[in-house]
Amino acid sequence: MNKISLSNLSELLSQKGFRLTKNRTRVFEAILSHEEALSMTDIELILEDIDKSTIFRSLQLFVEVGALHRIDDGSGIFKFALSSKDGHPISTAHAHFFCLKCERTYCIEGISSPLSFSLPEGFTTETINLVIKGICASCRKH
Amino acid sequence: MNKISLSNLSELLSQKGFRLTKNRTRVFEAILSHEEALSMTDIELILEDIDKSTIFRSLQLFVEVGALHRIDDGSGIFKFALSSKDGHPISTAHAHFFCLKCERTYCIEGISSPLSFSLPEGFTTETINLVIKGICASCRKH
DNA sequence: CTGTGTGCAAAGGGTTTGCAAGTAC
DNA sequence: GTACTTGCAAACCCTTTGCACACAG
Repeated sequence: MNKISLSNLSELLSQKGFRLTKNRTRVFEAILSHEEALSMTDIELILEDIDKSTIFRSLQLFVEVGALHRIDDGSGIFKFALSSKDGHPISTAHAHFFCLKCERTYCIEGISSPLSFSLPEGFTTETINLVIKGICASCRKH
Repeated sequence: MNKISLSNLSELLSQKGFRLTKNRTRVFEAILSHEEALSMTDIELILEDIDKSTIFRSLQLFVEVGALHRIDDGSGIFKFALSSKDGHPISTAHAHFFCLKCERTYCIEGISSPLSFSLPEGFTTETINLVIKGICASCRKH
């Protein structure tokens, strides 16, 4: 998988006239350094000296320029994770795994069979959100 | 599809010592009479004289006894729809369709191929939440 | 009476915005 | 100077709870 890097981010931002400030770098690095997707609150706890509105606006901006994607895992809390450099084809969902115990959310790469489903007449698909809920490896051990 | 009816609900409630009151009947009928899933706010607007806490507790109760299911469509607002009388096997997701334009959510019945995906070592699946986002037939026309 | 049901008001928790001051170019 | 950034505070929105009163068995 080809994930977005810090220099990719810098490029994406400057293309639209935005700067990669120190705060933004730290927000992005927080996400880079975690295997699981992070919520705004997670990042607030990691970067205690950065205001939540700044974190909020950074994340929003990163999603806008395509560096991150916002995950809705059904916990009621949005989480953020790196985008891949190549878009996902519509027929294969980009899935997420939500651990019911630790409530961490992970991106799942390989959906082995493309989804097929039949929508009612006249309905068209744009994106697919697939969340698998269960217990992660680390929680299973304890 | 075999959907829960009002008399099913009555039975499910009385089995656990709860009553099918007038308020609860009206809440349930609101859901029965709509093709799309309804949010708490939707129901508040339909039943203006019933307090939102009553609606909240009714819905909660209906989910508890298995008459409704709570849908997380990624809009950040939970919606409620009838359960089917027969449970869904874990391998075929119960999918929902979310219209990006009118923001209505519909239950989708037939996922024609069972989902298969490979989780990282040690991860186990309990439930699957599949949301297909796009434009519904009615919005497409306008 | 005893447990269930309801309305009112308010708290909670996460997300978002207004505004004024700060900073880079 | 002009546009982008940031922190603070507060608003927002949906969900949830506490409490006192109403009601049914």
